[in-house]
Amino acid sequence: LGAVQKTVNISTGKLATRICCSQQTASRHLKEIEELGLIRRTITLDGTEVSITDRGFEELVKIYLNLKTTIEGPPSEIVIEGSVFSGFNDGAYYMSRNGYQSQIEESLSFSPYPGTLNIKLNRKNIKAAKELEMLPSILIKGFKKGKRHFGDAKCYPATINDDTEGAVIFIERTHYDDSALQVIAPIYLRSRLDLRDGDKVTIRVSTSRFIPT
Amino acid sequence: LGAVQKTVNISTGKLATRICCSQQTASRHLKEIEELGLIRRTITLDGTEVSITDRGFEELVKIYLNLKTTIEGPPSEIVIEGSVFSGFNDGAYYMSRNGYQSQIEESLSFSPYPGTLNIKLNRKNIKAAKELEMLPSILIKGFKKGKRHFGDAKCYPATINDDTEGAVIFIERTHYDDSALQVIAPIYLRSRLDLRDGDKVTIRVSTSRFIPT
DNA sequence: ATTACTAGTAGTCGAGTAT
DNA sequence: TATACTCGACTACTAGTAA
Repeated sequence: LGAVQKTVNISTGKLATRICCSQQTASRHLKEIEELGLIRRTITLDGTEVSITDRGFEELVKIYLNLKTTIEGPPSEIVIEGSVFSGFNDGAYYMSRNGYQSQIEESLSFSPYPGTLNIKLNRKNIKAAKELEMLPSILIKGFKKGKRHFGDAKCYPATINDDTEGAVIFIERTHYDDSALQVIAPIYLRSRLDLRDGDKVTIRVSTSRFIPT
Repeated sequence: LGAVQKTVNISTGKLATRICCSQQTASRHLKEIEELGLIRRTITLDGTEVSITDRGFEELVKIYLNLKTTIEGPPSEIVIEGSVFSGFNDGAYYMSRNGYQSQIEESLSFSPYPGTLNIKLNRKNIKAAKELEMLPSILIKGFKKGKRHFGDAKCYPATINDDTEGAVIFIERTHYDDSALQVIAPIYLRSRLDLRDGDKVTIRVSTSRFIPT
């Protein structure tokens, strides 16, 4: 009803008719998905003001992209654009772990520079990133080092700024923020591509490389 | 799991794990959606052969296109291609009814030629047609003439072969077949565009015309 | 008008098991 | 191994109604 773009007013009774259930059930559903953090809800005198949250929107996008690949077929290339930023430098810590390094060498045929390039994404590119994440990936298994647990990682070979071959990497533990992306490469990307914070970067992933046709 | 393109073998137990339910529930669900005509199912010694039916695929497309317009926003133009064919000529019967004619004149600002051009669609263009049908339309109300009931119709102003202005029309009663589309225009399209059965036709609908932005 | 609680019931699920 | 039936347990629904 447009609650994706703007706040929408609807009574639980009207909603009930639309989704073919009782007023009580419609009311309960709204309450429940609010508790799940998927919508915002304000009760007024003549109905309920409803709008979607970022979490809710992302859930919709997930379902949408899933259907998209099954119906339209997987895209042949995914292009993600974003701007360079400095993270907490935890990427460097992770990439210097031997447990990851050796597996990356084997799967991606390059020895990763000990650090990651952090890319900040806008809404459109978050969607593109999620589309990428949905595709079958090269799995880097997690491992234990003492008490510390290092989670699984997913890799997608990619070309950065149409120049350097590297990979997009989603590390389980650090991948809490959907608006950021991490890129690894055999060399130090910031010097190779002369990148400073805020610079635009284009990441190109050819999906045909790892999708069976 | 690929059951959209090909037949897929999966055991109800494996399926259960994937969708987080018991083997019994997975089995029951498969049975039920088969009974709804959404999938085909053959039980073998080591699992179940599953493939989607056209009806099932169309249901997926419906959900997909709904999500698409809410997430990507409505498309600015929809292009549908198909080939001319001869129907049962019931379009002529419908379009000659005064109850429709007068409303069309008012809403579309032209007096419809008493007949419709039938367009046969392939899978890809069926999807485009459904995408069109999902958008807000110009409503032509149904009416009663004696005992006969004439259903509602939905219109979308369109350009045919980049030449003639007309409209795509979905008449409630006759619109049982998703692979066909009916076009109306102020003139006899077959002679104006020199069309014979089997000829290709391009229908262009500018959605911005009737979507509030 | 609304939303939403309580209570009773209809519907769904899964363990056990037959095939 | 499979699929799928029966039946008790549980979940989710709606009617009535309060706020």
